[in-house]
Amino acid sequence: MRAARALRWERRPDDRPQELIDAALRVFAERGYRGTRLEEVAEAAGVTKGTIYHYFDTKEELLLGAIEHYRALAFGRIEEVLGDPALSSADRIRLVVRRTFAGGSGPRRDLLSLLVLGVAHEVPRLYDRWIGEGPARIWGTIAALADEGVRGGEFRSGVDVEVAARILVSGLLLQLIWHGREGASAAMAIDEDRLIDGAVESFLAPLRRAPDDDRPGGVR
Amino acid sequence: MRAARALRWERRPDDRPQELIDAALRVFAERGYRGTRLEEVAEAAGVTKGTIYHYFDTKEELLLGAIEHYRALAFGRIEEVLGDPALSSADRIRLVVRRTFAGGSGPRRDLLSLLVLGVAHEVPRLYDRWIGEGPARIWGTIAALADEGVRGGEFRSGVDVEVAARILVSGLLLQLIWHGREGASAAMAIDEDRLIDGAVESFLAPLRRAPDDDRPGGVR
Amino acid sequence: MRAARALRWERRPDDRPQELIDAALRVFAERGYRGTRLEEVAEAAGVTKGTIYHYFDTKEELLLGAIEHYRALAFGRIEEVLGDPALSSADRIRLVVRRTFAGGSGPRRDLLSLLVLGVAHEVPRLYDRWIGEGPARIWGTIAALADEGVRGGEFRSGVDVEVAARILVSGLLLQLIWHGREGASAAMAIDEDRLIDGAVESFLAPLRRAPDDDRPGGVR
Amino acid sequence: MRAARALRWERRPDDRPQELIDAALRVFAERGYRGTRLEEVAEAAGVTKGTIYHYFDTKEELLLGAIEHYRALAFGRIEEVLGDPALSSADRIRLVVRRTFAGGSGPRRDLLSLLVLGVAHEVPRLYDRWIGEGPARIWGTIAALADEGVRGGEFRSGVDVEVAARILVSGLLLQLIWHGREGASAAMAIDEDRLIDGAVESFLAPLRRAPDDDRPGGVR
DNA sequence: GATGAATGAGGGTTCATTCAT
DNA sequence: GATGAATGAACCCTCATTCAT
Repeated sequence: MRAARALRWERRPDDRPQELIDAALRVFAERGYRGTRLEEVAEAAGVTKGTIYHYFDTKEELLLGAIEHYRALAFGRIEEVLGDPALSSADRIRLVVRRTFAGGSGPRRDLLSLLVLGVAHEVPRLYDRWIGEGPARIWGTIAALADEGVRGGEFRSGVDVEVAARILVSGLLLQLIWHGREGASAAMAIDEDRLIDGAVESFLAPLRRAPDDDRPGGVR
Repeated sequence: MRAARALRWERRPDDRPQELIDAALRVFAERGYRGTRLEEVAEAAGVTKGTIYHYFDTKEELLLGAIEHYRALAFGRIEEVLGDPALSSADRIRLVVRRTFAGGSGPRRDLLSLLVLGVAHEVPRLYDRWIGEGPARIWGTIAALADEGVRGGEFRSGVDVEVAARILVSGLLLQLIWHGREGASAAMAIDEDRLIDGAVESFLAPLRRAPDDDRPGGVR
Repeated sequence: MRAARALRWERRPDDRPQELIDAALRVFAERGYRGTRLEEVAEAAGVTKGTIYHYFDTKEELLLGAIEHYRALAFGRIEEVLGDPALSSADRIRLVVRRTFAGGSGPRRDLLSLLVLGVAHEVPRLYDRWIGEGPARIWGTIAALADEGVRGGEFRSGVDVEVAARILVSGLLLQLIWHGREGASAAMAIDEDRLIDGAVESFLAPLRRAPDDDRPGGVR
Repeated sequence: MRAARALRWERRPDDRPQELIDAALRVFAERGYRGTRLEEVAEAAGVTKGTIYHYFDTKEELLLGAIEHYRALAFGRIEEVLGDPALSSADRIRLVVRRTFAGGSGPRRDLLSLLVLGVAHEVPRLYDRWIGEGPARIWGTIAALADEGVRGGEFRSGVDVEVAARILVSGLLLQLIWHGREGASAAMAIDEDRLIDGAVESFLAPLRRAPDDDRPGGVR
């Protein structure tokens, strides 16, 4: 009978939590947290309502699990960039921004971000933590890279890189969230690559030394 | 008891809608749209549940009324800046940004913005419209001012002002939303004025001509 | 002061109750008792909600007033028929039925009847009283006329006139209620005059003596 | 407490819909549709409010389900009568009427009819359909049987059987609805069997040929 | 007398959560 | 483990009724 059972399930129960997280993220992203019934998540995962409660205590835990799981994918994988000695600071910054914001595979980053923003009131700890571990780490990294560049003479000083990095990251995040809105007027549309590249270059521009500026370390 | 009764029938019909909007905004901002019971709004306004329905057909209409009412306050009052001939483009941009983001009176802009972001799924028309009439108009204005500066020789060209303006406005908006979070780590805190001024200056920096840049296409 | 009053109001307040009753009956008949808001009645009467409470204590009282007022119109005006010595019993019965059911002016009888049937559970005293003072009096009258005819030799005996009269009146009432239904299939439609006349003749037929039956008082 | 719990989870899923329909019909019949709270139905069925929504989308659907279910019982089971060749047309008509109106088991027909009449305004499609599939089919059947009898020489012609059948069915229906009213005066009371039998005989009387009428197919 | 703002009980409906099977 | 029937708290909305103006 155990053999029969094993045969009966193609989908191994070991994968259930992950499948549930995937389904939850998909449905939450599309309809919002409050707007999603657990039954819809279950259906999307091919199970029934009760099954979710084998793996997650509450709807909120399911959300936490889902967001936590994807935060790493969305905002991780940056460290390797930092160690490569062949790259200039500017290139590293470009890479960090691209890796973070240029659409890759996986669940849509914009919808996830909007999802998290939407639960600020209902699940504040998720909200706070996500900001701290996500966007804040990115802008912290970028600010650090810029500082490095300044100290190494690649960049001029005199720019508030902390602020500039925050604006860069927050601005891109929100722009990408708003990017795909169907309801938005056509006039609001803008090419995504132009947005990302333009934003980085605007960030780098004031840091760049003037062509004849060879005195290290600062403004004249 | 007569006093209690007298209170019960204290009517300020002329102000009621506005009072309800104020109360609604306050409670919505604090607890989120879905997390707010109409009864709480009523209580905050000093009336009972049913009274709300004299002035608003549904909870959603109340939200719409509230947001619409304050959108003007939050994003309006810019036009007057634009016409003043004594101001340079840079100054005008600084003024627009300050007027929009520097905290004034009225309900807290950050909470309102977060409120709107939070109802993206449940009241999309509000969400879309708010973006279009609010932030998008601001960044459109800023981009136009920058263009003017370029054409007038005050700014150098070569910067994607459209993108830069979007990042500036979105970035500031989101930073200010995140600014006051109690849960946020102290490390995330940053002075609000530094944020606003730093952001504008970062926006203006690459537009500024180098001091010795007398090559054609600009002021001396 | 009474003169002043009379001058000030074109519509004399003395007529208000009647106007309200008219409006109430109209709206109640159309939308049902529970389905009608007092505000709709007020609007139909050209006044506002509060005014109704000057004349009627509750919604139910308004209904009672309205129904009572029209019951007389709908089921009264029969007595005069009874006294005319020139008429045969059959003719009197025909007249009673026609006066009761053949559409005249005034509010639609079918809708009123349906209205009363619909409030059987909510206002049972109205329901019971209406039956007793309305339909029951009609069938009682008809049964009495038939009895008279039997006693006078115009009709043969052997028919349960009490039952037949009840069926005649109830049947016509319900048929007329169902008559005008829009939703009803076309097949269900039937001419109203045919209905009324046919019903009376069916009632009279078994009472009629056979042409050669000159023995007084009954069947052979 | 374990017993209480056990009861709470006593599941008879297969019977639930039927139990709910039974309970609904009982309570609706007693208190009317609008006058019944879903909670009362739930209580009558031994479940809680929410359970109803597993089986019925809305209160209206519950009513529809309940009425539809019993319409067959109340107005069906006629066809078998029609095929019996041993019966005269008169006997068939008697049988149809008795089967339809003579009280059997099951929920009280009179209350159900009154219930349907009461929702004419709120659930018109139920009302229309019930008439068409219920009473109208009965009077159609009776009229057809009478026609058959005329064609077969059992009955004389010259009677508007369509009208007579309508009056018979509608009259009996309404009389039975009114029959059991507690509020009704004692004078209004009448024996139910006398009512039914008397009504059928009154219907048949004018159809019967006179004893000396041996000319087939018509009035003299 | 007339108004209509305000009340507040009431009820339909939703849905996260539980747990017997 | 999986199911889904059952629970019950929660909440939006309606509307008869009240009464200060």
